[in-house]
Amino acid sequence: MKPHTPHVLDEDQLFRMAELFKAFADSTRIKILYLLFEEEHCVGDIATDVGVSQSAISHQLKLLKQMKLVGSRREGKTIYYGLADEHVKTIIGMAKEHLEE
Amino acid sequence: MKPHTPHVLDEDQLFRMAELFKAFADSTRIKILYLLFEEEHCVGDIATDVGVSQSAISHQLKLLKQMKLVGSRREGKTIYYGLADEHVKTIIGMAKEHLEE
DNA sequence: TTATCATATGAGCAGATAATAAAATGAAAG
DNA sequence: CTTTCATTTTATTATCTGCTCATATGATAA
Repeated sequence: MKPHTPHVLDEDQLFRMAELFKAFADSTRIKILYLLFEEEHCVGDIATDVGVSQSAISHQLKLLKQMKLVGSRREGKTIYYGLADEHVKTIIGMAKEHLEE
Repeated sequence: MKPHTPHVLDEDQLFRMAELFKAFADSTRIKILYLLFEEEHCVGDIATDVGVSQSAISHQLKLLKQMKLVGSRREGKTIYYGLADEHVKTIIGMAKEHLEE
């Protein structure tokens, strides 16, 4: 018989989970992630496509990088960002399904 | 050839997606959802298990209900809340996987 | 009815968060 | 080295969020 986990909350894990979701819980960041679905983009282009200042994008990219959701690669002066994890796609996919009901 | 969706962001959909993720982006709410994984709980018990005031829980439940993530059922004086959707489990499951890497 | 229990609501406050502007890196070209 | 371009960082500001407290509602019991 599989032991049934009782009503004990793993505070730490749930906290980190909430932190992870915070990364997705903002229009600007979701737009960034969505853009990176297809391919790498440099900061300037992301700013243009998303429609907010380049500085703001840089702030958000830093956050997304800390969360290990995006990664970067330098090529001369420009820095390209891309998704760091396949889970990003799955998580967003689930949300999409929920909304489409 | 499948037409390739270009860099056009569906502002509205992405906004609603961010809104949905906001529901998961808080320790208290994640704890509530996690509790409801197993079975229905009444407000008072949730407050005790999560460890915050009944009022705070009630506020958060209202939000979760608006997002259609939980549902409620009255039985006498007490009101039982439960998950409204299987997607909740899937979404949280994905987050768990991401964190466990 | 009144009293009591369970939950919900509204106002206000403290802390968190995102955008902005301005200054600071860091890499490459001249 | 100096200039330029792309990005990052710091500081500031305005907005948003979650909690508390007080009060209200709703259902049952006495």
